[in-house]
Amino acid sequence: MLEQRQHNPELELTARQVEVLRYVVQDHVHGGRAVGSHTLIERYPLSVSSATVRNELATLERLGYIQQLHTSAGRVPTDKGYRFYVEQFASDTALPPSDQIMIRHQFRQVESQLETWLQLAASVLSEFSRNVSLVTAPRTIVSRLRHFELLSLQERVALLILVTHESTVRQAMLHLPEATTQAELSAAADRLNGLLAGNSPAEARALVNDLNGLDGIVADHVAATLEMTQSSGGAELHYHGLEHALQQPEFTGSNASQRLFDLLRGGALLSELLPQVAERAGLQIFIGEENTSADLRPFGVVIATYGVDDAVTGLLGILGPRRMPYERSISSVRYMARLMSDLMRDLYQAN
Amino acid sequence: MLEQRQHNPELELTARQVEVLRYVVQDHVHGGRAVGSHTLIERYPLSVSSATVRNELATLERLGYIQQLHTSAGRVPTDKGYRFYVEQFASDTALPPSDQIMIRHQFRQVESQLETWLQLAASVLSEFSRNVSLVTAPRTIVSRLRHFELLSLQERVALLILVTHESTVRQAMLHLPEATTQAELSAAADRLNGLLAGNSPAEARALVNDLNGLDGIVADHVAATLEMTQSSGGAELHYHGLEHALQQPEFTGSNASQRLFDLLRGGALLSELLPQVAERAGLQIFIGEENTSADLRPFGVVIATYGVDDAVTGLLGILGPRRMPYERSISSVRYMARLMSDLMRDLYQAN
DNA sequence: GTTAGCACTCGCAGCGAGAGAGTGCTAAGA
DNA sequence: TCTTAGCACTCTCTCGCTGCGAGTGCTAAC
Repeated sequence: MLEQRQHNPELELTARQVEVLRYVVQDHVHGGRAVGSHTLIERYPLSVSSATVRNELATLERLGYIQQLHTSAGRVPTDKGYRFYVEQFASDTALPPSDQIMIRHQFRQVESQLETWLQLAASVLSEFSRNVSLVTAPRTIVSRLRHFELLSLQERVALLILVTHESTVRQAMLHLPEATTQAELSAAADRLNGLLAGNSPAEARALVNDLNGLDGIVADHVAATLEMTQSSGGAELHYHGLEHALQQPEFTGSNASQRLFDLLRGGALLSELLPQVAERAGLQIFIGEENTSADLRPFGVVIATYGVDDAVTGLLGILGPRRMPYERSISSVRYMARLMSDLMRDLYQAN
Repeated sequence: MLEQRQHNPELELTARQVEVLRYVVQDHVHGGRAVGSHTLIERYPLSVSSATVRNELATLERLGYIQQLHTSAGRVPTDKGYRFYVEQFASDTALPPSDQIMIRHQFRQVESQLETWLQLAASVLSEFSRNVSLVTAPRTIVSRLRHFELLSLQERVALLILVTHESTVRQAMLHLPEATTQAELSAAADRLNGLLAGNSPAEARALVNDLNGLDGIVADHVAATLEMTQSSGGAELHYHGLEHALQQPEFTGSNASQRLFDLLRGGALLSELLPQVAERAGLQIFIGEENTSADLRPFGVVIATYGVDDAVTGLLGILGPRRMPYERSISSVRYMARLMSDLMRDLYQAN
């Protein structure tokens, strides 16, 4: 992307060409249709004639920023055109303070719980961008046991509640070979909490594999539940706002919407894009052909990492057609990533 | 529905008419197109000519079981036709044993956790019916506290973990006005567990409103969290398999798919259908105009309650176009409701 | 009661014409 | 040299038309 450009494109464009390109992108993003010289001088403060604009359009097309889909149709931005727009006009804008306040207010209204936050973040992002939002739960390097608790449900069934150092709470049902009282369960929990606290699943397994009886069974389940917490933590992709995307004219063909579905349900996103994005921090933008995965080529993606240092990282972003309100998308993704990082810091600080 | 019928429709139909109607429904559900006399004698074991079938079709249309959308197009079942089909051929069929085994196996593979079960149930139902599945979490009459636990996260932040009698686990963050040690937290938890265990949110509030200091803060949060558990328990509607529904020709027009979205996101379903269904136990079927809510008229719904007696009830079902594989839908909904009831019984038995 | 034959109806795909939007080019004006 | 008006040209999109095919109801014969 950035690296591949040979020279600063501003140098090859006059101020007026930049202006025209800007309007072409804005109008096309807004209206969804190819935009012509006449439309441009009508809707935007260009103090030249349509013929002059036509000349500029021809130049911009020669330079690869815009494109005619058919002879005698208007122009549409190319990936290069979008990229230029993003870097010139969209990369530094911040979300309006009023929106920031509204979002913070919404987060204050809900319970302080990871799952709720993730859902709210997804909802806000899709609402702001009018596209599909993507959010993954923060992945921690390794889950360590903080504390667990056993509650007797029936004579031979107990509930295991387990809390990790990252304050993730997890529950599991425990079937016991013989009748066991709450007192016995509590005693076992007391013994094992001292032994296991602070350990990873692997370490826990190593510590307890010579235990037997009740302690053995409990320890086994604790380790298993801890493992489960770790494996499912960051692998899941939440998405939200599919209805917005399907309203876009790009997705009216049932074929395109099917491909979007496949993408969201464990296609190229999870296996290719997300690992690639997670590698380096900060906000990243992939427009059309810039995507390494072929399945993602028809789309535009604005995505960012969030979390605390390197220990806890998740992803959140927006997926839509190439024709996407990048300005708004970028500012909302950036703001939300900062907000979620703050929340994670509070949540995980007690490590 | 059932009550509105004046006399047994079997009496007004000959055996051959019933047979023809059956094939019309099956063919239309399978292929999605209007079905004519020629198609019927070609594809199904009818040992009469197309002219005879035409006569029967005309009779069936006169009686209101089928309908021609345009002159000289084939016939399509009416709501009455579907209703007849459902009651004659679809209401008693059981899911094939192989499918039952497969489903049970899937449930054995996952963790014993309410949320996981709900998700799996939704996934299975949508897979079997190739339509949207609907699942609500079981609603309990009232949440009672079983036990809670306090863990110190930071000097002035604690994690509250709360378990209800129904084994629902809930967590909340607790901000404290002054630095508090784990020992102090544990002591408070010990004191209050004895006092509050077995109580509903309202009772808990009554018991603790004269407490102050640490105990007051903790008790307050316990009651609030308990309330939250109760209110959000059954209100949420999970759905799954939207992609299947959108593949149906009925939903290719973007308008129809938009209405489906609106329905699923807090439209008529939650406010009208679900309360109505929840009133009486067992499996219920609503076909097209049988739906009391106008927004639901274009759809067919197969839905059942599950749970333990009256104390714990949830809903699960299938939503799709009127043209729906009722046989398969009904058998899978019925089976899944039984399975989920069994699971709930295990989970809540310890009341 | 069943069936073959037939005239009739109507949706739908395919086709061509016309409108409209937009272009590039040319030549004149600033 | 840059800008602009004019103009011929291109190509898509939307109609309306038409012929085909699927399907029907009716009638008369079996």
